[in-house]
Amino acid sequence: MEKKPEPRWERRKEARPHELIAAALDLFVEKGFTATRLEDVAARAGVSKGTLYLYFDNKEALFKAVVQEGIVPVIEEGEALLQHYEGPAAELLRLVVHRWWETVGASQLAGVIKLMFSEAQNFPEVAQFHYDQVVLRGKRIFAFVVELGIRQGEFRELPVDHCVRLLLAPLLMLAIWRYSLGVCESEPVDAESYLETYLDLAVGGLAARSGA
Amino acid sequence: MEKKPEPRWERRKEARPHELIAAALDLFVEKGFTATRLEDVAARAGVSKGTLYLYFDNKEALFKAVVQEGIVPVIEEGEALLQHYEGPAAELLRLVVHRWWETVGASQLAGVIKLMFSEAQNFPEVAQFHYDQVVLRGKRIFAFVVELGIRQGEFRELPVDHCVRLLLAPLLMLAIWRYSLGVCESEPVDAESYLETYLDLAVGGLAARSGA
Amino acid sequence: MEKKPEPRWERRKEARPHELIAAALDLFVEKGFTATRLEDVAARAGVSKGTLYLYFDNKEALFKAVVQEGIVPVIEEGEALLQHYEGPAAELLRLVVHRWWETVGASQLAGVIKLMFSEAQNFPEVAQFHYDQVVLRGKRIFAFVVELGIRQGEFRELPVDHCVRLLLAPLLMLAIWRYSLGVCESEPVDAESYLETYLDLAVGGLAARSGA
Amino acid sequence: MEKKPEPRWERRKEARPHELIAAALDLFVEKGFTATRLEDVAARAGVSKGTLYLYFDNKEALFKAVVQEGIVPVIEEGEALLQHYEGPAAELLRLVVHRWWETVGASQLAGVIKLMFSEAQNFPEVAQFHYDQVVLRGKRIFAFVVELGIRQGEFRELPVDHCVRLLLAPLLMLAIWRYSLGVCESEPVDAESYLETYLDLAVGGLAARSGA
DNA sequence: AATGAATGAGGCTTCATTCAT
DNA sequence: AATGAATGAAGCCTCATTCAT
Repeated sequence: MEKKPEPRWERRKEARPHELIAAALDLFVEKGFTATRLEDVAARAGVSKGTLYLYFDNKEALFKAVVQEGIVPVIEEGEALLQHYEGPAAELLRLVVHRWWETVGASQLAGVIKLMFSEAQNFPEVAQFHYDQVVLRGKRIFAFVVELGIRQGEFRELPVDHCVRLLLAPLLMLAIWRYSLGVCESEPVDAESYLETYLDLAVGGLAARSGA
Repeated sequence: MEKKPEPRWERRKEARPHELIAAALDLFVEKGFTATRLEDVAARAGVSKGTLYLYFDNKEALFKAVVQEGIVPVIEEGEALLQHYEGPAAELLRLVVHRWWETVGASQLAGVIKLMFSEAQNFPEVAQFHYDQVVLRGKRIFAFVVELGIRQGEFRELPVDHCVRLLLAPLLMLAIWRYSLGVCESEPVDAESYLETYLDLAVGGLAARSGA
Repeated sequence: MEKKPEPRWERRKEARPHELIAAALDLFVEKGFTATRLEDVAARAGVSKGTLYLYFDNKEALFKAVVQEGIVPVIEEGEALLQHYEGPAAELLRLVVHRWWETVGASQLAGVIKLMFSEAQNFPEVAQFHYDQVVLRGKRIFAFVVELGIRQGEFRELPVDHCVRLLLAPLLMLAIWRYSLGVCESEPVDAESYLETYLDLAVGGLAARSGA
Repeated sequence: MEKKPEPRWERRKEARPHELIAAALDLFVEKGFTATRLEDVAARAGVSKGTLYLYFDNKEALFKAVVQEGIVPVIEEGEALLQHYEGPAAELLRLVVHRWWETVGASQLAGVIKLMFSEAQNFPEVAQFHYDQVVLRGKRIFAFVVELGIRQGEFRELPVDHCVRLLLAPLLMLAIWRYSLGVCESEPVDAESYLETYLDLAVGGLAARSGA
């Protein structure tokens, strides 16, 4: 019969930062940066207020860490898809979109995107970082697809930059929606079928008319 | 020895609330609700902090007023377009989109939309109000167009709700973008040509294939 | 029968800063800068915490104000004494010392001096300011007296800077003592007789020996 | 396969407290008690924060230890000087002053004195202890000298307590100065010549006038 | 004996709100 | 109607202290 006095805390030096970042992301996305209390972040990560400061200098540093953490390898995967691809651009688009959904849209990165949309003007440098690392590279991937389609005669010759934005918009919306006005809807959008219709419309819209 | 009556303010009185709302909208959109100081709102409206409380009970009431103000007649105009319309759905879509741009996208309502995206989770009731008054009605307008097109055989039979979301996404993005990650880009998107490409793609995507 | 509802506060825009500075001086002198809580300063000045920030940017600004306030005209009076003086240096010394006691030693400036002795290393720029405005000018006054005495043959030719420091030391000690180790003594030093003995010793020490 | 016993720390153990006290003294003198962080004390002593608590119950205990450590044998030496002394009081004064400089003024005890001047009001009991052990005994030594001089007809009959304070003031100032406003001066006071002038003035001031 | 991760009370500072003028 | 001085709750952050390792 021994007492296990239930230690008040345990050491988690490596795990802590990630746990804190995850907690912070949740709350930043939900409430915004300013409206999020560090005490709540700490509580959600299961630590006390002070512990947070062992790993991050201040609230802004935590914010930056959240944004940086949310990027790491994702985009590279997308870029890898393009290497060596051969086949119709429409098919590549399908591949890219599904990959996007799996790695970004359905992941925590969606939260980071929502967060950046809300806070870009409050943190211009962080926004620029996110823009360069995520938005720009994402745009390049879609530009590659559009240009491939045009080159191969599948797609019409349309202004590429606009097409890219038009292709991205429904995806970004899907990602952001559930953290914002999506809360007003009783059930979430079904991503699966939404993306099917998206691809259908997009390919139809881009396609070179056979009869024309 | 008489004091000049100093007609310094004469007018005002019922202009005040609107000026305060306009100032608040600017700052709420830029910084978010929590990060906006009422003192700054008052200063931007050219009054003192205390004056604000003559017109609004508190910060949240001001927020609600901002959201409500941004709605009033806009949607009705859109709905009016649909009445008595006869002609191709594609043409109606073009009408609606240009009207949307003029009354919403290019107006201060765009800011309200950005604001609601950011703050929806912090103000569920306000979000619901905005959703009902703006989003739902906006969706209905676009649903009307899509259904008209289907009915008239111009458009394919696609899931209407998804089509509506897909049609709205590029418009909402256009509205939101300049208040968020658009700050990272040296020059703003050219709405005119963006919308042209949008209509081109959308109609192309929706269109019933002649050959099919 | 009317109720006078005992107003929660009244406006004191001009008086406030001085009251706050006086309160801060008391506490800074007693406890030191860091150990003094702004809430206590505010309470002693009869206001709330927030009011302090209407007049001072932060704790350090309050500290600087305390030091600056404690200087204003005092030294100038001392310097004025020297103008047009004619007579024995010993007599001038007596004048200066009594003046010093009245304007500095017995006033709140004594507290500022104690404060600077404690905090000089924490606030080098403020210390430098105090040094330039108070210490240096004080030293110059005493140097004037010593040099006058030497010039007139009353005093021996001793190193002036050392004499000045030696003359100042008992005065500064008197000023500081009551805010520091003086608290360990049941009754305060009697400044009057202390200064008499001081002058007696000082003049005796400086005097050119008649017989020598 | 054996682990090398790694004799990294071997000694220490009873050296630790002294190192910690020395580190604490430095920082307490420089920044004051409240503004000194125990983590910095530990770092300066080359140990970790936790180690400090193996030797001292808390911050205040460390403070007390600093004050006590700074006293031990010093005063006794001074008192020993007086035993069996025969000769002129002026000469004894010179002896005492030089001894004081060597054992107190030039040593770390000077820092303790500065510290007590700053913190006396925050730690009345510690101040009382210091007062009893250092100030009072120091005063007694100087009182002995003055009284000896009077008894032997070398010195005038002046109020002894005042004389003692006046004799101590330049010495205490010398000790304190370099930790406070001395930082504003480009070069430190030359103690050697300062004390020569001090003795010169003091003896001259105390001396019974031959001609009188 | 030593470490340093973890804690949480407490201080500085901000700002929504009130109210005397 | 308008002002802005005053308030005080609340959030960020520090640091003395504890304790698992």
